[in-house]
Amino acid sequence: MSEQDQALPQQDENQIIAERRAKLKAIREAGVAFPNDFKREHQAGSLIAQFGDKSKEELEGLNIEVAVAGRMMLKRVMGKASFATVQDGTGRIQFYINDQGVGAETHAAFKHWDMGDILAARGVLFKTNKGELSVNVTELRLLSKSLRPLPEKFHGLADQEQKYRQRYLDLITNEFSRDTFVKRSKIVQGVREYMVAEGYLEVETPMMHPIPGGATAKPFVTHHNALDMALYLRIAPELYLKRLVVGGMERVFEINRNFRNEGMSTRHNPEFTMMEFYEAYADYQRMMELTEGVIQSVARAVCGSLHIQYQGKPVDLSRFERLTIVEAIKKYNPHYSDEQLSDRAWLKEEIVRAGGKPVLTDGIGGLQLSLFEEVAESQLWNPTFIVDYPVEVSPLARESDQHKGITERFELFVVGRELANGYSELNDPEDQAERFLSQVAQKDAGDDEAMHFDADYVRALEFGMPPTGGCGIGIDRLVMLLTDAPSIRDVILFPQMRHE
RNA sequence: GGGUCGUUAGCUCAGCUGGUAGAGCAGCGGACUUUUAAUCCGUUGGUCGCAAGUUCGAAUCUUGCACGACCCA
Repeated sequence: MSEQDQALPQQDENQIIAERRAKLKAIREAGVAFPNDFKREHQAGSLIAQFGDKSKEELEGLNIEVAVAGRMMLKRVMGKASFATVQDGTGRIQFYINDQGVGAETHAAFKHWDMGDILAARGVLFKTNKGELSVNVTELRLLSKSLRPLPEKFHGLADQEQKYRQRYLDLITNEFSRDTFVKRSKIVQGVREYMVAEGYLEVETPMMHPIPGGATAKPFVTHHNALDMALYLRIAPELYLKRLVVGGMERVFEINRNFRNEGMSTRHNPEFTMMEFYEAYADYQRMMELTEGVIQSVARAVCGSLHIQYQGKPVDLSRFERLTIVEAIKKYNPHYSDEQLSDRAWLKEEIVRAGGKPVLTDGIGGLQLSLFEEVAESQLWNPTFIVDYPVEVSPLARESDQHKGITERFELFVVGRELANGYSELNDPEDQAERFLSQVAQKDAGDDEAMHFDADYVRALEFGMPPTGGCGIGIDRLVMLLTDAPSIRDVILFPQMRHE
């Protein structure tokens, strides 16, 4: 830590915080202010699951002693009796506090404790007259004083910016947000289990690359002092994972972060999570089957169904359609003729008419792809594999044996967004070297997203890579789909933000 | 990068065609022994995002900047 960092930053103080600091000072003077000797034995969620249905009389007969702890979210002081609603990692449970249970002194102290304080209680489970499972507290402790007031108890935290910047407040106050991140964890776990069951090995490859590769994107650059060399935060793990296939790891996957130095939006965060997987002796057809299988598997596990809602509209994950780029264009634009869609000049004009940027390339496939992006992509609501991508935009994919200029590649679209991208891998080292050279030419021509020539990767291919299929699935976007989140920032715990 | 909207008490929000700031929650004091966003009475709390301009006077009008949300690229 530098000297500068050690100085306490200016904190916003106000009357409420000052009053709470005074309370904390009094607690310090009375003894240990932040005790850690309380042994919690029960959690709210399981107590409610276990005893929530029991009647008042049944509970009296059972006489269940519990030790619970959590953050005080609601407080109702009624003179000789008080109630506190306490939230732990599993749910909420109510404390009933009176002089007989905890003694007049502790009860009086409790009346000055604040919302947000971390409390612990021992006591006996009972049901109130209104039927709420509660703890009749016999021992009550303040474990952590909260100095800052929580967001308003009813409306919670409404400010989107504060939700993202102070995610802990969002998690404390917003059950929906907590649920989203629990689901995210389950989705990642489900994906991992599915791949392992398919015989895949999970690996970790470098996040810092001497040559950025595996995708067309702008990288973040950093510097290694001891080696005095530039390093790039990876834009994709692809080239390393395929080196592993060369090395004989025939089914590998990695779930990890990629970094792309591009604009931010509701669909883009500078760092995002992808799963990439590679399988020897497989092709893009097999990759589509796996992609469909893993998405359906986690959807069943997390949503309980393949028929889900996204932003108020139904999505049917039970069937994944397959269309070529031209088929997809025609499906949503039946007025286009085959002649028009194979006419370079007409395509160029139509792309601009549809709102796209003018396209410089003369490749028919590239022009069709640009038109597809303008007039079809956003309409692909139910899962759809788009196949037959032109070779000029697929520098790592294997060219089709039947159709020159077309690669054995697919992208998966759901709710109008790209969710996955896969192909039969290019394993011809001489073809790969030529593709890299073509990329370098594009880079020299000013395209700063074009790829570098990765000589070690070509060398690896020269040792011989088996025919291989590969695919990447955007985990953040998958989580968005399955948690009904409108923005990628809603599924990333700490999304990237500007300086406050 | 462009457009639209927003930024007022710790939080959620009012505040009209300019006249110097308001509610609810939270806090503080009081009443209340099964409450449920507890209720009731009293009360503290503000550089109205920042800066400049117009004006006798700006939360309010104008411009710029910062940050955010949404849409478009």
